[in-house]
Amino acid sequence: MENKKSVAIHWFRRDLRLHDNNALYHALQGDNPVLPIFIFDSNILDKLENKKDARVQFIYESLSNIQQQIRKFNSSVLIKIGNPVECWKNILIEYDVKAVYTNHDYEPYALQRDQEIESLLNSNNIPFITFKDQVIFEKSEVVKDDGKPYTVYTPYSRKWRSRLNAEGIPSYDSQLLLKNLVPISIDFPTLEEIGFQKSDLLFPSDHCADDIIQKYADQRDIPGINGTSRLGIHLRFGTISIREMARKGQNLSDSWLNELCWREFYMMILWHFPHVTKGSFKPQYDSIEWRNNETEFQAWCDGKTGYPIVDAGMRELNTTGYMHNRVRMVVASFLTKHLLIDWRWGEAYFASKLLDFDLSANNGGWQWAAGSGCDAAPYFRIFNPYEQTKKFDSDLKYIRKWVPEFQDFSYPQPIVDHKMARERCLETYKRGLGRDL
DNA sequence: TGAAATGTTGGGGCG
DNA sequence: ACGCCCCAACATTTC
Repeated sequence: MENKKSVAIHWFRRDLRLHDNNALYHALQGDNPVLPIFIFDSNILDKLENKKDARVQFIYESLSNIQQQIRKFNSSVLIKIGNPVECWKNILIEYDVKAVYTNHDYEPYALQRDQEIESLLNSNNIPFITFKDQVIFEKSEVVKDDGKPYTVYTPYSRKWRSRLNAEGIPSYDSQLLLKNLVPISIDFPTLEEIGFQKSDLLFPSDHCADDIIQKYADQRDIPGINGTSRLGIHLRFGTISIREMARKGQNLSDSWLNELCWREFYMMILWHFPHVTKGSFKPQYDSIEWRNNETEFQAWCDGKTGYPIVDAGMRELNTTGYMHNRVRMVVASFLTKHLLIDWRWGEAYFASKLLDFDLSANNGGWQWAAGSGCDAAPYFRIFNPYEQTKKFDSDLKYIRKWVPEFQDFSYPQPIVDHKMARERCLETYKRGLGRDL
């Protein structure tokens, strides 16, 4: 027993960086040398059909990058593969674990997992010490004066901003303390040993030029312009710090800061109203009779609806794992309202394809488009794909890029007539919601 | 973080 | 000069 190394553990999850990392900072300040670990969770990975899933590759490369950096301190990341509880039991056999530090993870599955791990550790008299790191304000920090959660964005954002201005943004200089990592040499697995292979997709940079953020308000809605930060995937996996991003927003662009606020709004909603993962936030929207035509769904997935702006978006998604935000709204409105296909189908398709996929934001966005969400678009707000094109892609730059054949004879006729689909949608929603016709 | 239908206004053509 | 009509252009309402 005495040959076991005594360590504190930092458990990496959605915080795959060494700088400005709250839990890591506190772990490194403790009395024990710190062993960083990561678990490739078979409960999650076994559900991925695509063994070239780029998100697994992204996690792998981020960890690999961390491993390279901490080799300079003669340390290593311990990588485990399997069921988290089983992995932790093994870790407790291999090491004399004095404490476990980790950053809060808020999704329903993560909560349940962390409860199990916490009770396992506590039954071994090991403290499980957790920190806020992936958000500026957590689910219960920005609530109404009566303590209840907001369900409307605007008042939420007002309070979020006022707290931000009042309290400022802390930083945690974990990078400076890396000498307190445990000296240890552990083999780092290959991606293949984890059961995956490299994808063909490219990852966006973890750096966004200030220039883009400064022009964000004017250019963010134009998909033909490179006007968004594309930092979603980095916020998803914590390869950048939300605190550094919020500071950037304060300095450079209010409208960009607003998007960070939306992110936390939907995370807050998912926490307080977890039923949104199963059904509508507003229950009456569960009564809408979706058409759910599988052929039309497939045409939507494949970018073959005959609506150039819709097809361009879906092809961008299928090709790159990314879709411009304005176009996400257009394709979501089209699927739910023009085709009357259950928003959960679209949500699941986005979940399978988006590199920056985040459960709360994706669910919130889809429910917004379907009209079923909190603070949703009214049910009668139906995007006209042609009007959206006129407003946001008037020079057709985006459409030409992704649907080069759209002015040829080979480009298909619209899958549905806009006017008919609009009227059909209004009738179907009214019927489902029990309104007078 | 809409769009379409409907209503209103005012200029210009024309008898 | 005047009334009438047409119809943009804009505003308001409705979905």
